[in-house]
Amino acid sequence: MRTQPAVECSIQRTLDLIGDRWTLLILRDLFRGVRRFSRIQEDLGIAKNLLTDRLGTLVDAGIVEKVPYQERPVRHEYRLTEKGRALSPSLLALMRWGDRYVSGGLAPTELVHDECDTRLELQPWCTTCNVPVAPTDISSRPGPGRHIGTEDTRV
Amino acid sequence: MRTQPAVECSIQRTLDLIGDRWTLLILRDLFRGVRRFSRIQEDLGIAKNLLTDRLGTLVDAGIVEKVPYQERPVRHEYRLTEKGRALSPSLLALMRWGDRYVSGGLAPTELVHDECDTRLELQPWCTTCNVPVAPTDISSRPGPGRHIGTEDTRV
DNA sequence: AGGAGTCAGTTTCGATTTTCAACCAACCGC
DNA sequence: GCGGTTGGTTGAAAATCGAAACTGACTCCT
Repeated sequence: MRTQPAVECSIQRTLDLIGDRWTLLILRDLFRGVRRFSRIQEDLGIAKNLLTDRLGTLVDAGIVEKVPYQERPVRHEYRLTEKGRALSPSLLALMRWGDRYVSGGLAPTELVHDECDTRLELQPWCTTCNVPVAPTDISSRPGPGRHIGTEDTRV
Repeated sequence: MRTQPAVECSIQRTLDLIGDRWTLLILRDLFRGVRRFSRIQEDLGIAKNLLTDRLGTLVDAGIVEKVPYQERPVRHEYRLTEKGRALSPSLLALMRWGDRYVSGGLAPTELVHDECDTRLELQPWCTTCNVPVAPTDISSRPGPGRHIGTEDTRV
């Protein structure tokens, strides 16, 4: 995995952890309830050694835990921890984008607002102004940490 | 890139397009206002041939467009299209997760609302009612597409 | 006009990763 | 004992990546 000296950005840190070609798909399967090694392997078509490796990384990172679901023979399944479940907005956001821009508007599964029964979007939301914020009204700036660059950061 | 017969899932389709080790970081740079080939290259430390390749893929996919910012010599920069800008919730979600679970609650870089200069959160948003929706007011249902699996999909 | 510099790449080639297939071990049911 | 399932490991071939050298169009400087 890439190593960068003192990475300043949470996106980069996140992607260093789960941003390879398979990991987010593995997590998607876990969200969908596909939790066993062999089921994930056949569902994704991933090579077994890679699946072993990726699951190990996820377990080490505390995103997934390996829990026995039977004794004799001991068999394990992989379950999302709270940390892993917290990735659901990320996966949802990727799904919604794919629904709209790659799958041609078709949504295999959708989340709906109870009251009006229409589909939900994920929106950046300003808790101060209490309004949704368009990408063009977003800037990035250094947080409590150090500053990175000084150029125009508007989209 | 991986090819699967008739992929049913928008997450997979999305990741097939932008789910490699560099593309989301390139997009992050574009969101941050780093738009020139050489600036992206030095910022990420990506090999130039790979950057050429990834930017080409993004342009082909209509996520990014190559626009000249000067003549003589012709120089281009890469700008997000509307399709590309629509990925902001995904990147924001990944960033917020990283802030909390990888960066130890600290946000090295934060996205702020231009108008009021405060940090943004991601909220499920109902476009019909025009309100943010709490998790308790959300249901899921199969969309217009086909169903994928029938097992327990609870986390 | 000559020389140095910048930007955006392309080419080359060795190193790393991924894939594919075979093998393995523990256990089960028959 | 025999075949089957689960959850892996091992090793070789193929694909991908990374670092550095090179290119070409054009600047600016003198």
